Amino acid sequence: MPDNPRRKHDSAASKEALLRAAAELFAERGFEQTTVREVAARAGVNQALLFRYFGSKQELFAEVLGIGSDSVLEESPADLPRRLVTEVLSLRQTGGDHPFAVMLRSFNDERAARLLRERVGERYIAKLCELTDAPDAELRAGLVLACVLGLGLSRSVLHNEALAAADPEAISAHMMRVVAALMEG
Amino acid sequence: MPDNPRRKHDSAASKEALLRAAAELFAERGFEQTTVREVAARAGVNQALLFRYFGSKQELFAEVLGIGSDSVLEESPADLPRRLVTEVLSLRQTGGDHPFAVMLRSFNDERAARLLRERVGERYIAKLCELTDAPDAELRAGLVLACVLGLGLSRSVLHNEALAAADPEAISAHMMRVVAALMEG
DNA sequence: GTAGGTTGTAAGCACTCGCTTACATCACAG
DNA sequence: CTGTGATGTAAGCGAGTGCTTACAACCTAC
Repeated sequence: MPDNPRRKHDSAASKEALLRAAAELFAERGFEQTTVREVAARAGVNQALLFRYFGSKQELFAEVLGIGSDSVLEESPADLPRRLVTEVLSLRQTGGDHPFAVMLRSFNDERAARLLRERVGERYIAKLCELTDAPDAELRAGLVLACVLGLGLSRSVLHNEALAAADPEAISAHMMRVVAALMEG
Repeated sequence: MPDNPRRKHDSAASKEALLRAAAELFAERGFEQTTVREVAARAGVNQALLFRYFGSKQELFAEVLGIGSDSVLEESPADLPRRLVTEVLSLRQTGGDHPFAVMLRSFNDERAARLLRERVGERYIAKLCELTDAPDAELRAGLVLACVLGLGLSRSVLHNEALAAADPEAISAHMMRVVAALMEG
């Protein structure tokens, strides 16, 4: 029996609706500020189902983080810094469910911070390490990621005026020099 | 009558104890994760006094931010970047009440973010602007602050291993090249 | 059809939060 | 000594949190 459009009992559809709603809300407000009631409401689903399918808010967050954070990683390492900056600079207009937005608004919670570090941070750093032969490649890569993180934070969370108003191309040019200084200096 | 050591009714002492406790806790956990009950308990004071003297948790936070954030600003602009980096790198060992730690852990809350942007961010950027004659000085200064912010965040909040383990001198050297790239590029 | 497992729902539990209130205690002016 | 305002305290309010439970509605295998 194929998927009927108006199936009442469809756990897969409910799970996916919850995941989508959670991704959006975690991106908008961060882990802590998002309530399970909001997620369930936006998904159009009873909140008890959230716990049946994901066990806890924490595990739902981990599930959300597992999705989507792979797209950027498939780039070649050489393009990764520019791609990262571009992605971070695109956060303001898109109100969507960008995984970077989830990151930027969620590391206040210690458990969320651990997930972010282990699930996304370490993978980006490993990829960025390929950009240099320096013995302290991991440190340099960590600093690149830190600077990109700071940029996104200042722009999208702290709402720094100068950064929010500036031409993305100009910011990108400045950041490419930062990356060069870190990787080639 | 001079201050007796065991004065029972001393509003000034109570206020100061609350401010000290609040500074420490905001630095350790950030604005949201800190509860007024914790602040009052650490200050050894009834929590109702917190509201009598400061009106709200929000105003207490503003009061804490108003203190201490001036010390670094009195440096000469040329030394400011290095001093900023050094200060951020010192956060790990000191468990204390560093204003930078308050910043790093508190901007998830929108109201706290506004206070941070207006009370401390803008002042640092104004000072950093003096380091370059470029027409986009404010953007460059904002990016410097963003990178330092990202560094502190990756190290102290996200607990990035490579950054936490690295020699502070090495990190500082890398960051000075970042600052140069931003201000002179 | 009907039993039995899956899916959906309403209600509420136990807890924490910022904040308020009603009242006790103290210091000091008269 | 007494009364008055400043200071300190215990108790709790109302709202919100993550999560659980008891039960109804549904689908499917027999």
